[in-house]
Amino acid sequence: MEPKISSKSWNPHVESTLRDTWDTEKIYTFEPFKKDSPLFIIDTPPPYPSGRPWHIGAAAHYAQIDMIARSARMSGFNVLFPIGIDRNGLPVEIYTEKKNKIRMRQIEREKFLELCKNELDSLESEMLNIMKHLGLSGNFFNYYQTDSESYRKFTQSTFIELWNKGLVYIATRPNNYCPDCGTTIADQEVIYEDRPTRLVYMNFKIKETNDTITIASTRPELLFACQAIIVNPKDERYSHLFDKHVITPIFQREVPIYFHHHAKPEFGSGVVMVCSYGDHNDVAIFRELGLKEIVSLTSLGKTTESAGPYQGMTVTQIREKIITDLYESGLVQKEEKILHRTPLCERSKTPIEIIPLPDYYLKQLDYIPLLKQLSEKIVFYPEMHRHILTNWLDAVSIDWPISRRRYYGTEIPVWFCKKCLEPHVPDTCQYYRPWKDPSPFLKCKKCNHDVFVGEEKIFDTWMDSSITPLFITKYYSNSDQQFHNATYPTTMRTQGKDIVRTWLYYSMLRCFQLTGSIPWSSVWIMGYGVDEKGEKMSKSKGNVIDPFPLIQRYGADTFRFWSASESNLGQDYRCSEQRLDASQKFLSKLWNLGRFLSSFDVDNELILTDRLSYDDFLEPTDKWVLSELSKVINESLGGYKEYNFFIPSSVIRDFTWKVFASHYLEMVKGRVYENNNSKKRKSALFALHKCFSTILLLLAPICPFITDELWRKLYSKTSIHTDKFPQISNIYETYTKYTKPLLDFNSLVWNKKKETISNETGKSLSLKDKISLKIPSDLSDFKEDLSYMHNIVEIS
RNA sequence: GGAUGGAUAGUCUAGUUGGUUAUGAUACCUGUCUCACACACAGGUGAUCGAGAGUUCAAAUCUCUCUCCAUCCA
Repeated sequence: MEPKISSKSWNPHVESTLRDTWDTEKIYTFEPFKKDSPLFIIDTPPPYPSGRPWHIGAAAHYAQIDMIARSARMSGFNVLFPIGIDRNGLPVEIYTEKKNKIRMRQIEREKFLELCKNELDSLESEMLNIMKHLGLSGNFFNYYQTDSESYRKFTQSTFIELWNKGLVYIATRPNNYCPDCGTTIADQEVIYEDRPTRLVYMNFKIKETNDTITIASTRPELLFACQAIIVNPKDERYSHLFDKHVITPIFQREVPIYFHHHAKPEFGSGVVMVCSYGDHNDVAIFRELGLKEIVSLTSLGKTTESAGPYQGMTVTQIREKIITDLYESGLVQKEEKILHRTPLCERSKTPIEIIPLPDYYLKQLDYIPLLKQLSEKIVFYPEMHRHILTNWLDAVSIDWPISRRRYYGTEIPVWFCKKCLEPHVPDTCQYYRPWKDPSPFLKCKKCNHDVFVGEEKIFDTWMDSSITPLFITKYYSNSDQQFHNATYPTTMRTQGKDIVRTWLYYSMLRCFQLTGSIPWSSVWIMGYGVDEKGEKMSKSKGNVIDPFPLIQRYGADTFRFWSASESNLGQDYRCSEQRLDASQKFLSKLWNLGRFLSSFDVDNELILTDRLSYDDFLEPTDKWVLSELSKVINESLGGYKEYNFFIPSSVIRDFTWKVFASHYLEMVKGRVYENNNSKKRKSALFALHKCFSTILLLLAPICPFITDELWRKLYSKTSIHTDKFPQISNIYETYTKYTKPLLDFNSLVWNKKKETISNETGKSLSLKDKISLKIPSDLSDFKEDLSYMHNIVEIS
């Protein structure tokens, strides 16, 4: 009885051969209109190739999304698993600028776009390579890119549709502006960090009394944009200032003093200078008091003519200069170093400014109550993460600024009449590049003028990625309306918890505005991979783990099993190589079980036959292991139902290793090594193969490679991935009561042999040595198997 | 300052409605080539379950207070 499988360990190099086989067999093809096969549409996240290395957490994330796809297939669904790559927006521009040591605005637009595209192409191919190596069963043959002509046309069409519905407007209002990126950004793109800064105490003259007051500010450079001074009405030190004015130092402008609760008496001197705009509070106070704004910076991040002699400087330059000048004029009383919570651009980490610039806004405030209501119908896996969305819905405070003063993105399809500035929006039939294309309009609809200027701005990249549910379901395809109707709304959105406020929220908003419905019935949210110390991985910290070398060394299945068994659904998990070793050992165990079983002919008919015909034929030990197998089936399927792969992976590992291999297998070796065709032998072989084939099926979504390899070697000519999960079962349920006594008894015997020193060798008894003891009466059904297993000579 | 999650052996982790001898992995120690596997097998050391108080016959689990960590938000 030689094993048919000769290799003693699972060789991950087999994985690439299997990938090719799957490709040629086309086993993951999506068939939208197959009979008796309900659809399962996954709105997968198109990853962003923003630099090297790709995040290990991202690889684990996609591995788990693949488990969703595979378990849905094995549950009888017809699964659409799209593969897309997100390629628009700031990150690649910054990556390109750094890598090529250039500045976007200092080279030709066309040239810059080309450089970005080249970087994206190379980063993308690395990423796709990793995704393929992971064994993702998605549609790689026809993957999409958000910067392709077809996708950008798609984004522009949705914009045009919304514009025509009156949901987009152009407005000049104070907004977050990153001087480094040279563009407006949304609140979502702003991060906060405590940074050391100088708090400068400046002396101002009071116009009416000629007295001096001291004002502390972290932004002395905005002195020229100061339009009010505020003090707290309860602050008795300053009650005499009511209705007075100050004269600003250097600029000698008269500015009124107001009482306002926002001034905190305990901060600085208790007197606050209000400028356009130091922060969001300034914006609120300007609005409240009806102050006239002084535009401090241009769209290129330089001071405007309002700065007088300080015009044309960057924020850092004017800051230095003004502080120096104040000192020289003896106007500084003192200076403190404080930690200030500074708003930064999340991409460039530059402190943001708040300046008014003309931008496009998409209405969102009106939709919040409705979205809140509709979001209650979405099923969240896990439910725990629903609150991230709800909290955000409560926090949205302004409409969404959707335009960016950058180059690499979808162009905003708008032309302005050169004479009267009337905006013109074209039809939805093609991809437009207004910054270089000739105007599709001949005459201005308002003033009849015939010269147009194309819009130079592009969209926020979330404008593109927020419509993936519509893109994958072919929303605009007139020829395939049937496809869209069948696939939209989709079944499930899968994503990380860090982009709930952005991707999840924006997708809900955009798809609802276009279709009137929420784009998915369920949302699956995974936690993120943190490093060994439990800290979030980021490029700036330098603790990002590259998944590719690990996948190459351990193989995709080890990586996938690690990912599945590392943490419960939705929780963050730590990434350590030691844990990958543990997964590898399990796969090795599984492989060797397969090797053992390959020594015995499989009677496929026997395994597939209804168990009832073998009922009286099965030995008690075999009924017992089948009872335990039933538990494994039920618990695993329960885990898959919640898309929580931690459950099946741990349940299967524990059963396979601790029950099936260590105990059951040893108990039936006596029978299976018998050289005959007895009923007892057949019974054991039946149960062995039943257990093992079931283990393979249950594990197939998590470890698609090793299970398919073993499946084809032992059970079938066709892939395991075309099979279905086993049914829920509860056969021989009463036998589970024997599990503990059996395991305990075996341990007892092993211990006894270890304690007994042999007279001949002077060492502990070997496991195959004879031992005399009594088998407990409650295990009498298993007497024969136990006696053989331990070589027991029973004493009465 | 607010929200959420977490704190269980050296390290990581399970624990459903309060009752288990508190999972399992890894590391460590001791044996063993036992006909699938030394990437194995068997045995073992190791946790007053973050701190304190309360409810209860009974708390890792429920309540309160506090400490620390992580993420998000202001």
